[in-house]
Formats: sequence, C-alpha cells, structure tokens
Amino acid sequence: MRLLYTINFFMNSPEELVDFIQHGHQRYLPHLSIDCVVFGYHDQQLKILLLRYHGQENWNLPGGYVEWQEGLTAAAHRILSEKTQLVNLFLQQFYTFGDSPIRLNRIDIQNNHNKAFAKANVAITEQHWLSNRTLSVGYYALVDYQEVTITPEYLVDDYAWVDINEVPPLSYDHNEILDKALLTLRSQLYQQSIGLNLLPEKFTLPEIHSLYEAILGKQFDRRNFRKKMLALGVIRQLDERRKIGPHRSPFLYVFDLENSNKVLEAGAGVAL
Amino acid sequence: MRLLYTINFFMNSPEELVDFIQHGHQRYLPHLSIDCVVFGYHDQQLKILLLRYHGQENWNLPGGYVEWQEGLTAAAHRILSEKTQLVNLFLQQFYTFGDSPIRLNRIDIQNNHNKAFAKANVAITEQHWLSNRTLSVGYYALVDYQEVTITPEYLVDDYAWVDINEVPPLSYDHNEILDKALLTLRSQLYQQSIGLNLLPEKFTLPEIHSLYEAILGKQFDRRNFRKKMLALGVIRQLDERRKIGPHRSPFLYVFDLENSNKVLEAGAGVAL
DNA sequence: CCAAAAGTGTTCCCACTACACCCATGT
DNA sequence: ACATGGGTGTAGTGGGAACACTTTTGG
Repeated sequence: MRLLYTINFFMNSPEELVDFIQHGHQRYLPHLSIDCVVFGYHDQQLKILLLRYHGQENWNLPGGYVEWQEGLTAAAHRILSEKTQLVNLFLQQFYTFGDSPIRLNRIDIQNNHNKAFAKANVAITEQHWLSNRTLSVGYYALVDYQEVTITPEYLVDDYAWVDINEVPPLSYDHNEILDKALLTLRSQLYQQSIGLNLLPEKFTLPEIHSLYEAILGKQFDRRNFRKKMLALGVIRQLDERRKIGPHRSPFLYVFDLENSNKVLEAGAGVAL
Repeated sequence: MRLLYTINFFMNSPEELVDFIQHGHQRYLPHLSIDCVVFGYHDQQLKILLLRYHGQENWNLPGGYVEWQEGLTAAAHRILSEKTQLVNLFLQQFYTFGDSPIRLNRIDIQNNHNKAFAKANVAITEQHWLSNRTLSVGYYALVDYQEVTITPEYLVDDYAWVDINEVPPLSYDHNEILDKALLTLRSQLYQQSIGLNLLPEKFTLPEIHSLYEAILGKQFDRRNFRKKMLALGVIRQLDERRKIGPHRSPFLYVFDLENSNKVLEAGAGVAL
C-alpha cells in the first residue's frame, strides 16, 4: 500500500524566502546539500523531474539542505516530499559529489544565487552561507508518474518532466549527477524492486516490458522477458485482465514482494 | 607499475596537533569527514587496517577531514597516503553516512575527542569545531599488504591489521561503515580489477583463488575458478613457475589490463 | 617413497537466445 | 472483416556446477 499525504510546504511566500536566506545557516548544515534525481515513467518514456528557479535560465534537479538535527535519509525524504507531495518513496543514495570545478569554486554559485533570490531583495555576498562551497549527496527516487502532484515552491518558476534522452544542460554539475544516477539505476534494475515504484499496483506485461526497455535503452523479446521475470519471481500473474479498447485484454500482474525480498538478500546489493 | 612515494605527514608533533585543534576549522570543512576501509590480504585472510588513538579504548577506521579547496577524491587519497604512505591506490567511494545516532548527537563525540586529544592539553568544548555533528563519506581501498608501511601519526598509539571475521567493536558507527564497505567490495568483485591491488604483480592461481574465497567468504572449485577467470580474460597465464618448497611449482599469472578494462566498460558499474 | 600441493577434462543442467503464429477485442 | 496488439512454445547453445585422478617437488 502506498500512502499519499499532503505535507507542509517549504518556501511559499516572500517572508519564508527571506527567512531562509537570512537565517538558513541556523537551521541547515553548511557545505552540504542533497540533490534528487526523480525518475518517473509515462507514455513509454523514462523521465526525470526538473525545476527552474526564478531568474535562472537553466534547469535544476530538486534539492535542498540538511537540518542540523536531521538524519541524512530523513532529509532526502523531506526535501522530496516538499517538491512532490509524495512520501514513502523508494529513495536510494548513490554518490556524493565533491570533485567537479563548480563544487570547488564558489564564484558561479554566488552569481547564480543572486539571480535566483532576486525576488527576495537580499544580496548574497561572498561571505553569505549560500555562497559556501557545497558538496552534494545524490539520491535517486522512483515515482509513479501519475500519482505525483507537483506544487511548485514560491521560488520555482517552472517544472517539467523531461525524457532522459532529451535532458538539456542543467545548472552546476547536475548533468553529471543525473548520469551517475542513471548508471546506478540500470545496474540495480534486476536487484531492486525498481518497477514497484514506477508502475501502478497492478500492471500489464507490456507495461513493465516497455518500462525495462526505457530504462535500459534497448529492446527485449516479449516471450523471453516474461519468462525471465517469472523465473526471477519478482512478478506474479493475476487472474484478471485489463480492458484496453479494441484489442485483446492483457493479463494483470503484481510484484511478488516476498520473492523480491529474497532476491534482494541474495544479490549482495551495493554497486558503484 | 605501482609507484611508492614517501609523502609528508600530518600531525607528528605536539605543535602540529595543537595547531590542528586550534586552527583546523580554518583549513577543513566542518561537518564532513572521510573514513577509509583499507583492505589488505595476507596469509589467506582478508584484513582491514585499524588505528587506535591516544586515550581511546576502541579502534577506528583511518579517517580525516576535507580541506576547503580540495576535491573530495583528492582528500581521500591524501588522508590515506598520510596513514599508509601509499599513493596511486585503488580507492572507491561507496556511501555517505549521516543517519546513525552518533552522527546526530554530538555529546559522545565531544567526550571521545577530549580523551583523544588530551595529549595536546587543549579542552574541546561543546562549541569547538571538532564537536560538531559530522557526516562521513566512506571510501574503501585495496592495498598490497606487503608493500604497506604504516607510520603512525603522533596521535596514533597503535595500529593493527585485523581479519574481517574478527573485527572488534569500533568507535562511532565504524562497524556499520565497514559492513557496507564489505558488501560493496563483494558486489563489485567481478566488475573491478580488485585483485590487482591486493596481490603482487605476479601471483599463482592458488593465491588469487584463496583471495576470492576470503573476500566472498565461501569456497570455489579450483578447476572452475581457473576456467572462469581465464574466460573473463582478467588474468593471463605466464610461462614461469614459482618455487614453493617441497611441492609442485605453480604457474605464475598476471592481470590482463587490456581485457580487464573492456570487462569494466561492459559491466555498467554502479551498485549500492 | 612419501606427503603435500598443483595441474587438468568431462558431463550435466539450467538459463538465455532466437524465432512466428494464433487469439481477442472493438469498430 | 479487419486492424491492432497480446498471448504463447520450442529448439539450440553456452556458461556454470559437480566431480577425481595424476604430476611435481623436496625431504
């Protein structure tokens, strides 16, 4: 059962924004952020969620800061729920970024922030906490595309789901973060119950088939794919069908959680 | 060719220690550390390097802080070279730890530090930079056990190579870090040229066979193991043998770097 | 000659691949 | 009836697992 809550937002008024800029250093750890690569699936395409902040040209991954007394994983969940209203997401840490030039040199960051935060009428100086060098912990999330309701924050001018094959240049090193997330997702595809979070509870074989093709960027034989998924025991066929218009009704399947967990334990897990 | 350099040390005098405690916050990013799990192989056992700091009962993983203008990967290499004198190590980031109680609550840390730094005669207050909440980025390293020369820092009372099956309770959440490192190592064993860094340049089949058994904690059939390694193309048999006393002389093998790289590119890489 | 360790080949089975025709449904 | 998409089985192949005897060497 997936639970959907409506949660409290983050910065949805000019006052909250100014408070964030002026007092954020009292609330958040400096030098550390979290960036989330949110994968969604729709229309046979694998997409990611991008945000564009006020005054910036480039798109960004949704991200945020860690509170002083907050666990890292908890922070990732909070940040994501602030952007998507989804909780109980599948969320996986995959790498911490601290090498690219943008993460060593703070000039561009200061510049960017000044544009983004122009709405607040508060200048971000070189000494300001937001101008600090910041390392970023990358998490990827998997969401059921149709259940996500994006409620942009005050600072977010625009958001978009974009196909992973048509991702524009992003701010900072976010393209690099995305690339690594995608690599990780692909390598973990058969070890984690990936589809569980990208598909509705009941789905058809063609649906999960297309999903795997979209994620891995290649094609699979229908018959062999079904055999493999059943042999691995990650999905189970139901005795129901779905009506899909003027065509034969496909069977419905569900993820077999008991078996999936066994598969997970067997495959040692971690990758790079 | 592996290169061994002697590098500059870190804290090898009371003066440097006091300087570190008093002025470290000017040199290092706060709230962030790096911990390294150094795997070494000897006597058919997989071991890790542990340090014990002055005044502490428990053992620690070698670790350190990131300089303000230093890349994260560079910091990991620097920290490790300060402890082992080895450079050009295989070093792999595997997870960032920020959830366990010790990483949320700074009391114990302050307490520990006061014992450890007693040598310096400088009290670590609750406001001191070393008492801050600290997240840690985990790296694991693989070293050729016989080439490592440990030169303990001033603060390090003792060091030890301990079998991974006999690891005592460590400080902070270091046992958790070790567990995750080991999981990662195991899952990446056939994708990375792991053995390259744990064995001498030329090695016998029984040697690499025992290494794999030690890492994975289970046994493999000699004949099948050889077939698999040769089929994967990661090792190549030489026309030399090694004298090993009153027994048949085993052939020597080397890693086939050309082929290993191909294998690496093929296998998507990342895991967690 | 003996003890200890290394070298080597075959069989079996399962998992993955390739491949094409029939069925169901709504218009 | 037909167009569209879904469902299904078989044969071949290659890689992994199981398995035991012979050879080398120094003492």
